[in-house]
Amino acid sequence: MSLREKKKAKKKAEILQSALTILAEKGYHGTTMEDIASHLLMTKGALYYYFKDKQELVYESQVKLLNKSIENVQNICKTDQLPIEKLRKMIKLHIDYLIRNKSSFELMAKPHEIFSPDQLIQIFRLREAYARVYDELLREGSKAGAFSLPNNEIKIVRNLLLGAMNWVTQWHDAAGEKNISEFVESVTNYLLRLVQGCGLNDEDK
Amino acid sequence: MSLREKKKAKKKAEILQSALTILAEKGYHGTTMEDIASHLLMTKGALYYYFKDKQELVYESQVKLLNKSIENVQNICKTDQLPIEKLRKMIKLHIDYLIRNKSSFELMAKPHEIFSPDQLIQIFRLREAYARVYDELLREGSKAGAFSLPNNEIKIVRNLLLGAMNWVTQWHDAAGEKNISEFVESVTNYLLRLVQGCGLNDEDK
Amino acid sequence: MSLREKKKAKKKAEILQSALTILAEKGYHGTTMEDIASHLLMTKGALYYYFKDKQELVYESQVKLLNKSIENVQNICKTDQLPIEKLRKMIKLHIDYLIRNKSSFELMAKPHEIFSPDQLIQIFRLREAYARVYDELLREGSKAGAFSLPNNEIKIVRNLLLGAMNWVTQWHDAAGEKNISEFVESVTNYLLRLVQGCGLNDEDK
Amino acid sequence: MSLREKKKAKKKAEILQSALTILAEKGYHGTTMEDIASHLLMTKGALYYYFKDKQELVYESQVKLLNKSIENVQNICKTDQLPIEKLRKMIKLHIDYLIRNKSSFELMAKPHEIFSPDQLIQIFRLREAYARVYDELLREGSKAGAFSLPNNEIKIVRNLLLGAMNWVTQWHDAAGEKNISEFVESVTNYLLRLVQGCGLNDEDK
DNA sequence: CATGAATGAGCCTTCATTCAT
DNA sequence: AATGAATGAAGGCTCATTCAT
Repeated sequence: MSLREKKKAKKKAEILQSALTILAEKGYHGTTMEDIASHLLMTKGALYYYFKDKQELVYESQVKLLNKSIENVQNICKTDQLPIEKLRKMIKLHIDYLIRNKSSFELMAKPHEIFSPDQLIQIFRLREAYARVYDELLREGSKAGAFSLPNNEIKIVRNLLLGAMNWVTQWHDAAGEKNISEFVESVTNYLLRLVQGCGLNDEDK
Repeated sequence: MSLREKKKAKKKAEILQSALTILAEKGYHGTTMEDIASHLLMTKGALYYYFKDKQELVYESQVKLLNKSIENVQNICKTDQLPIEKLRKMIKLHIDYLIRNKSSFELMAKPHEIFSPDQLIQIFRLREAYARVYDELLREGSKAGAFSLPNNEIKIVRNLLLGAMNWVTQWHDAAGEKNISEFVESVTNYLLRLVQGCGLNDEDK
Repeated sequence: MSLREKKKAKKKAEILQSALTILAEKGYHGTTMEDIASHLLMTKGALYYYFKDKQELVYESQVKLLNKSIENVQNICKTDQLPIEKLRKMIKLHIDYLIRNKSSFELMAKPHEIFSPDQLIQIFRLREAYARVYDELLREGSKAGAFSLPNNEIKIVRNLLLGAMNWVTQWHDAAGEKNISEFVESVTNYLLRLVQGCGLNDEDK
Repeated sequence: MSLREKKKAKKKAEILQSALTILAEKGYHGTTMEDIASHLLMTKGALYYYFKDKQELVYESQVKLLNKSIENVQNICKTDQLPIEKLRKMIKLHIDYLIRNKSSFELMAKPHEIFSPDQLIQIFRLREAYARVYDELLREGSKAGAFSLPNNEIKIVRNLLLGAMNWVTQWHDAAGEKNISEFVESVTNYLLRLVQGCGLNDEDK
């Protein structure tokens, strides 16, 4: 890649990062191109040099976030640790990443009105890929006896986990935590309870 | 209340209900007055007979949702049951209510840009009230040994619970569940794990 | 049609008429919604109450012009006169109509960039219908010996006629003619020469 | 002229040629600098090395077209032929030139909004010059008995001729003619009728 | 009470133009 | 001489809001 192209790619990345933050705060319709531009000390028009339109900019910002997230969890999964430790790390990283980047994972309510069919397919593919990493870990962990989850309920637990994690960005700053890592640590510990059976659930049904 | 006023109140309630559904789907900025009106077979202008402006309409719809939710959980708390049973019922009701009404609890990303300061205060007051019911139950339950939560972490658990519950509306329909109550039952069981210690967490740190 | 609807239809017609004039002067891209609106002492936004978008407004204005023109020529053709007299009247009317309405018949260079495929089909259908009236008259007249045109060249003559007539709006006002009817009369007489053989063409080729 | 200047002039000519084609197709407002540049595999910015602004580029392209056209007709007029033959050749050349270069003679609807006053004067002067060649030929030919046109109607006939000729580019390709020269030949023959009296017009008025 | 009609602010997007390199 | 990058002024369009009827 030439120097020019590298520079351009870097600028695009900057824009996407900034967009991610603002989108997390205001949502798709609440975010204007002006918002994104002025945050970067550019003019609205300049954005159109890098992205075809708002839709594409937002789409790429989501793809970036998802890709980074997938990479994050896959890296952890590849390591040699107990399932419970892997999960702990994955949860920590997920929350930590969202908080530090002030981003918001799949916060766009019903993306059908925003993205084109092609984009939608791609987005869902990535969301799926991300979720699958969790699912596999949960399945393996269950088989190994580390977690106590019947196979047919793994998706439920995974979704509860994701929901709770994604929501964290909504209330974290309000809590005015002194220390992010302590906070994340504590949150993680509780979330791990979701996968750990305690003999208590067995009597249900 | 005169007949006329009753009629008006009833119509307002209808509008708010409809608005809740649409807002849950499209968010504040994505929802137009036209959307709300046409859904009720009215014209845009007519809405302004019942509500001063969009802000007020949305505000009242949120207040309604919150009030109803508070009422719901308080009714449960007043009953004479084990803490764990109360919590189970509260969770079930929360999820069930959101799914059945296709509503969305505090889904508006960062309400600061939407509501007026006064409204904001009121909304937060109500959210607080709702949360407090959970907090108190968790505190009592902990004291009674039903839950295993240190006092300073009750808010964290409560927020995780709310996050996971609020998120359910985002993935429920995709799952294509046959049976709502079964689904909710299953979800609830897992969420209860959040408050139940298993001896496992003690060794952390 | 209710009074309301009649009023609305009338307003639409007014807008279309105005649009026709401005479009004839500035072309599609040179005409702004603001231009059209201010000419009618409205605001831009109001136009969108009557027409979905600029494309539709312009499309409908063209359809109106074409329909009116077709009606005009068909009425003349139905009468009982010599072909040459019919043609004379058709030419006169065409020019007169364009001049008086300051409209412009198919002035949009290459409409493919402007209209949607469906609209394009419709526009072409109407242009065709208009041209066919001329073609039929020319054919009949030729058969009857009034004109001297081989069948395979009727379309050429028709197109030359239309071209010369459509162009009239471009130079008429510059001439500062005192009297429109005299002017049209004179123009018509010359155009009729196009269909009249003089024995001179026979020796060609 | 230095080598450098020659090179520049050549490039300018290329640009103007390309611009003429695109302008003929899309009109002034419909043509972007980008359109012109990309057609020549340049970047937008480069055009500004050769032309001050879009206005100037378009102005010069028109001047070029007009000058070339004037030259064309003057060359023909200088020859020693019968007026009717001269006219035939002029018409042929006009049409042929427009078709082959995909250019469009004064197709810009009302140039007043496009050019500066100075440019406008110049453009009109050239149009005038072009028209005058026709006018003089028609006048001479009438005097010589070759055409049958009263002096005060020469301009009308000339304008009708120009209109019909300029319009040809609009319908030529649609006809899908096999052979341009045959087509032009045929068109020319009919146009010549415009100047040829047949005894028929005399009785008018 | 409700509607049709209109307004005006704001947003997305395009494009002529500029300028440092 | 040419390019990449940026600017800013429109222009198309939406939508909350108003108001006469």
